[in-house]
Amino acid sequence: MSKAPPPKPTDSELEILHVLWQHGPATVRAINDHLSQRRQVEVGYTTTLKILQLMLEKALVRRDDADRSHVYRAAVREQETQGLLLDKFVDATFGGSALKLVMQALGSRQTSADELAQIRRLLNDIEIQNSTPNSDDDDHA
Amino acid sequence: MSKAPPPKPTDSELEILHVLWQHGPATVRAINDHLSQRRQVEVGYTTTLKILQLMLEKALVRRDDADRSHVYRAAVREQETQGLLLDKFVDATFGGSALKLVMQALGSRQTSADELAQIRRLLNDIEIQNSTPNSDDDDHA
DNA sequence: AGGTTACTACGAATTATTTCGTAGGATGAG
DNA sequence: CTCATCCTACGAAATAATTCGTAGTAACCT
Repeated sequence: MSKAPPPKPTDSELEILHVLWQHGPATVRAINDHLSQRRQVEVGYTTTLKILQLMLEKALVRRDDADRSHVYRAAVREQETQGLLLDKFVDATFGGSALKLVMQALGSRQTSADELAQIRRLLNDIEIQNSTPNSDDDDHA
Repeated sequence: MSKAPPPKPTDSELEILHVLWQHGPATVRAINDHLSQRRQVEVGYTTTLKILQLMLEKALVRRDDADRSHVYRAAVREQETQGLLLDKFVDATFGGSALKLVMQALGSRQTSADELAQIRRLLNDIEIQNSTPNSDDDDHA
């Protein structure tokens, strides 16, 4: 009972995670600079600091406070976090139907031939896995 | 400047919209019953009422108050609303890349052969449209 | 040393969302 | 008519997220 899975990040927290995922460990100053660039309005330094402190409590980030300027790094993986958020979103918005989500995403949006090709490749992979359900999660013959 | 587009619904509001989209216009009582069924914990009647009143102000629903029990109906379309939410979600979570979203949705999830087939059909349609870029924005005479 | 700058911690205001209690009025049964 | 029931409106508490100001302290520069 000691392991609590890291909770769903909020929008601001997710924005910070994106910075950390892209650029690796960084100080508050560096993170704040990145955020301010991406936005119309500058973010207050202490705002970023505060959110990072809350993220630390939630175990969304870790920090190295050996130096005076603490260095933060993501404690959750990008794909896992996105998967978690996606699950919630699919439930809330599409009643749990990932198919509807995909149809909507592809249907109401400009998708390039290259992207379509990537998706086709993925579909092929999935169908191969579906038709040969062996040797991947169970060991026996 | 009189038309404000309807704002992004919150989670609770979305839940109510789902009920209205599925069952059509309904009284507060009926909506509340549906919500209470779908949940572990019952929803207070006045909670549902309050949210509907806020949704009315936001123009997410309309109501017919001819009878004593007012009848509410969705004022936003399901697909449009889902598209709006999807856009925000893709931006916030996948940095704007719908491709990443689709890959994640299909990759980390059990998808049936039937669903895969539907997606393939959609891909075909999209490619046809991409290769014949005529007669789609100019239609009737 | 003295003064400026940089950084962390923390309290607090603000806003949004969700929840429910209570009041007041209409409806309907006896 | 009278009482119980159902409805709407509204106020307000509880929680969460975001924002920033201020205080204290360490580092740095003449």
